[in-house]
Amino acid sequence: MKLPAHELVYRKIRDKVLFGDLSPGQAVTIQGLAEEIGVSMTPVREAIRRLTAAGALEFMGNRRVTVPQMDENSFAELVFAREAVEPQLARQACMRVNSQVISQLRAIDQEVNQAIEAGDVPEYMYQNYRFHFMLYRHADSAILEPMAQTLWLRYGPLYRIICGKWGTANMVDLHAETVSALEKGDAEATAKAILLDVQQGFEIIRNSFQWS
Amino acid sequence: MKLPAHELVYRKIRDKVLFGDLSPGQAVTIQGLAEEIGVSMTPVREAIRRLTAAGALEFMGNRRVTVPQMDENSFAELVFAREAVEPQLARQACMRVNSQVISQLRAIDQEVNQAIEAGDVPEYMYQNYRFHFMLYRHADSAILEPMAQTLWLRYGPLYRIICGKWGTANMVDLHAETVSALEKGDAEATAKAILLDVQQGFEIIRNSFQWS
DNA sequence: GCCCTCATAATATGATCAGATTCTCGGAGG
DNA sequence: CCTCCGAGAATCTGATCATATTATGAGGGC
Repeated sequence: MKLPAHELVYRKIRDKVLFGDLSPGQAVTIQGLAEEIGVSMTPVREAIRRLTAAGALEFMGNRRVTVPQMDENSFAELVFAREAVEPQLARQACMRVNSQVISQLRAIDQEVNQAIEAGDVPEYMYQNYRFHFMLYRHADSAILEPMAQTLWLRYGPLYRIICGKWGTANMVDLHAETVSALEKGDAEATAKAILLDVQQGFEIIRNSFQWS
Repeated sequence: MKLPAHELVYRKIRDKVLFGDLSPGQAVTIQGLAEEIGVSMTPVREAIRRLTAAGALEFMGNRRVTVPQMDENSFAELVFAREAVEPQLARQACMRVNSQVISQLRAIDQEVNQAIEAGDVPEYMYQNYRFHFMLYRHADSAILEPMAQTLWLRYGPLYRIICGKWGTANMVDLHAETVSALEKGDAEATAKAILLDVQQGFEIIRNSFQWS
């Protein structure tokens, strides 16, 4: 079970983006990352290529690689895409999950709530991610699930800024709705619950972010 | 205007996938491609990483890289995603195109028609691609347009099989509808025209493909 | 005399390669 | 049917070359 170095590097950098360790506009260098992680440049280069292909990173000019800045247009597109993709994933997942998965989801939801109460932003973001993709994984989807992944990669850095500014105080947890829809096996209700979750997350950002 | 080798390699392989030079299930090796193109393995490795991240290629086990096979589920998701993304791109593009772009599109549409009449499948696929992405480029989209790219990468090999089997005989050209909607500046009509185009393409595949 | 500008040098970073090493697959032999 | 090689492919490194960015300093204008 030994994963290749480029895969480990990829996951490490991806998580940095996903959970907001890197903020929009921040530049990274291949050599810098190579030194930091303790590998040669080649595996880092490959990880960077994958991440730029996924939109998690962006080439600026011909030398610098940065976390993409998001403007109002891109933000609107991100909303549009997540609202299209994620409810559909939830719909498909609902038809496939068993009761064991549902209890796992409920357990993760507990973690989310605890993180909110504790005001632990990184933990909240991590557990929230876990909840969504634990669900989406069971959609058994080769197309939509990777799309959702790339959308979250764009969403992460932005969301991190908001959470850092406001804390977890005004985070409302809409996962209970989702879990109860799953228990009933109601695919449409599940899709609707996820749609609301997505919309609510974006409301928070929209209201508390001034687009320079 | 000298592009790096890994970029050239990426484009070369991407076009192979996009226009069906590689068929689903076909395996490629890094060394093989490196030798074929005449570069070292490193740039090829980077190109492969990008393409796998985009879903154009797929790791089978830990050794072989192949063009993904598509089953009925994935196909349905591909339909769903294209129907969501591409009309929206068309909608946004409609609000930004000028008359010069419209004439370019009309010119490309001529090429498409000629390719259909000539029964030239590769040319048809190439010009059809050009038409769509010439339009989408003007949507000025950082999120949706790359998504459409990856969807076409999955669509290409499949479409190529169909075209190879039936020729261009039953290809209906719905681009004229799109162009005329653009001329009127009617964003909704443009979106609808593209939606029909997408649906019609999928009808052909759905009807003429038995899912083993 | 001071500050700005532009050319040039120094440094950092990226791109590519060839080779050493590790790993996987497939077949031969038990 | 399982285990153990061997061929070939992939991975990773360090070196080398190319190029972008930054630092430096001379010259000219205010």
